[in-house]
Amino acid sequence: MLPMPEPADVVSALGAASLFSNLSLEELRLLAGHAVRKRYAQGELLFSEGDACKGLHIIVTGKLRIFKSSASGREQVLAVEGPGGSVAELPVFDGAPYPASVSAVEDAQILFISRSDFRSFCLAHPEVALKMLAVVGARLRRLVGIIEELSFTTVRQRLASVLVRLAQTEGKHTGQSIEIQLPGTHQELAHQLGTVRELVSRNLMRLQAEGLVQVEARHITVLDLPGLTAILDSSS
Amino acid sequence: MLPMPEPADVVSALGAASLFSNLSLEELRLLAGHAVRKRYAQGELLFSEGDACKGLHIIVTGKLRIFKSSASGREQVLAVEGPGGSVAELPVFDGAPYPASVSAVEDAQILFISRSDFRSFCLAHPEVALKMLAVVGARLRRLVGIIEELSFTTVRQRLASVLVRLAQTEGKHTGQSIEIQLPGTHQELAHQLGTVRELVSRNLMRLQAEGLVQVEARHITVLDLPGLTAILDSSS
DNA sequence: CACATGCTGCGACTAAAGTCACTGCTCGGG
DNA sequence: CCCGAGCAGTGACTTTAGTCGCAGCATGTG
Repeated sequence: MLPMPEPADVVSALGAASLFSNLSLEELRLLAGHAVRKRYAQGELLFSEGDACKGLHIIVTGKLRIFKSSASGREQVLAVEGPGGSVAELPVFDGAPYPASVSAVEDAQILFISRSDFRSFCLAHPEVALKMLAVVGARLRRLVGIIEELSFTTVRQRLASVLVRLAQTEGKHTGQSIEIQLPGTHQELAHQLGTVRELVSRNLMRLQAEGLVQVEARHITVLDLPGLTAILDSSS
Repeated sequence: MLPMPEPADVVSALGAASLFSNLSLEELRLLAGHAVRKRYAQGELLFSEGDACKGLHIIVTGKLRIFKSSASGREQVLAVEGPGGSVAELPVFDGAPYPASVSAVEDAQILFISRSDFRSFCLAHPEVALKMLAVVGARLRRLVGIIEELSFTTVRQRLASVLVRLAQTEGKHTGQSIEIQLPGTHQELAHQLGTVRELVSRNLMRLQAEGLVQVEARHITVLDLPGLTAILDSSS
C-alpha cells in the first residue's frame, strides 16, 4: 500500500481535462499515479522558451499564458489556457525544447506528468494520441488566426475584435449598451494584440471619441456594437 | 483482381513521405490501395481556406504553398512543402474546414487519401498517429516562428534573414562572396515575409547601397555575410 | 516588328506603429 | 497621513509600413 495513493480529486481533475475526457475511471487512476501536484503564484514562470522539455502540464485551477518574448522586452501572447486545458503537449513528443514560455496569469494549480510517463501511457492508450491531435489541431488553428491578424489587420482592428468578442461572450446587457471588463491591464492586452501599452490606451480613447464605447479605466461600455463590428472588415 | 492494383511507384512514393517512413511494405501496399493520383499545374489551387476537408494530400513531386489571403488581396505564406511532405493533415481529424489555402508553386504530383480512408487506417495503425503528432508539431513550431518574426522584427530583418538562410543552404561560394538565387518573384517573397512587393525591392536596394549585397534582379551576390547577419539582432 | 504582359525600380506620399518623457490617479503599507 | 508602486492618459516625435502611379525592360506572340 503506497503512502500516498492517487487521491480522488486528482483523478477527477484529470478526467475534467479535455485531453482525457474519454478515459475510463481505471485509466484515470493509473495516470493519476504518475501525476504530481504543483502550485504557481500569479506571475510565476513555469518554464522559459528554450528550456528542455520536462513533461506535460494540466491545469486544474487558474490560468496560464503561453508567450514569446523578444530581446527588446516586447511580448506576444500565443494562448491563454484555463482549467481543463494543457500546456506543453508537443515537446513531449518530439523531445525538442519548448518553443515558448509559460507563466501563470492567476494563481494556478497544476498536475504535472513527466515526459517518459506520459509517453508510455500514450503508447498503451492510443486514443489519447488521437485526442492530442485534436488539442494540438485547435492550437494550430489559433496560431494561424494570430498570424492572419498580425499580417492583415491594424492594432485598432485587433482591439475592436477583442472588445466585440468580450461583449458577445461575457458582456452584461444594460438597455442599449453592453458592459464589459477588460481581463487584465492595458499592458497585458497589448501583449495579446502584439503591440505596446500606449497604442491600446490611445485606440481605446479614439473609439470613445467616435462614440462607439465609453471607457472608465478597465470597465468599458459598448455603446455601438454594430459600429464596432464594422471596424473589423474595413478594407483600409 | 482489381483493374488498377496499387502500382509499385505509388507504394514507394508513400514510403518516401515522412508521415509513413516507418511502415512495413505490406502496410504501405494497403494504404496505396486507397491513394488517388492527382496532378496540379503551377499556380493551380488545390483548395481554399474555408472549404470542407476532403482528405489528406501527400506530395510526390513539386512544391505546394500553404497561405492565408486577406480581403484586400494581401497574402501570407504559412509554409512551403516539398516532396515527401504533406498538406491538410489536421482537418482530417477534427473535421473542421481548412484553415488556409493551398496552391502549387511548381507543377506537382500528389497522392490523395480520403478523410475516412485515412482515419480508419490511423485507427488500425496507431504509430501513424504518433508520426502525425511529430509532423504537426514541426508545423506548429514554424508557425510560432512566423508569429515571432511578424511581431518582433521589421521587413528589413526578415529579408536579411531569408538571404542569410539561402546563403547558408544553397549559396555558391565564389571567392569572398556568396551567390544566391531568389526562389521566386519579389511578389512571392513579399508574401512569405508578410509584406508587399515594393518593400522587398526597396529593402534589397538599401542592402545594396550599404554594400552588403549586389543585386541583379533575382540573382544576388552576398558581399558581407557577417554584416547581413548583424542586421538580424539589431535592437531597433 | 509592334504590342501586350509580367517583373522590377523608384519617387512622393499617407498612415500606422512605436518611442520617449511626463503627468496624474489610486491603492495599500508603513 | 504620507509615500511609493503600478497603472493609465497624453503630447511630440521618429521610424516603418504601405499605397499610388508610373517608367523601364525583358520576353514572347501574333
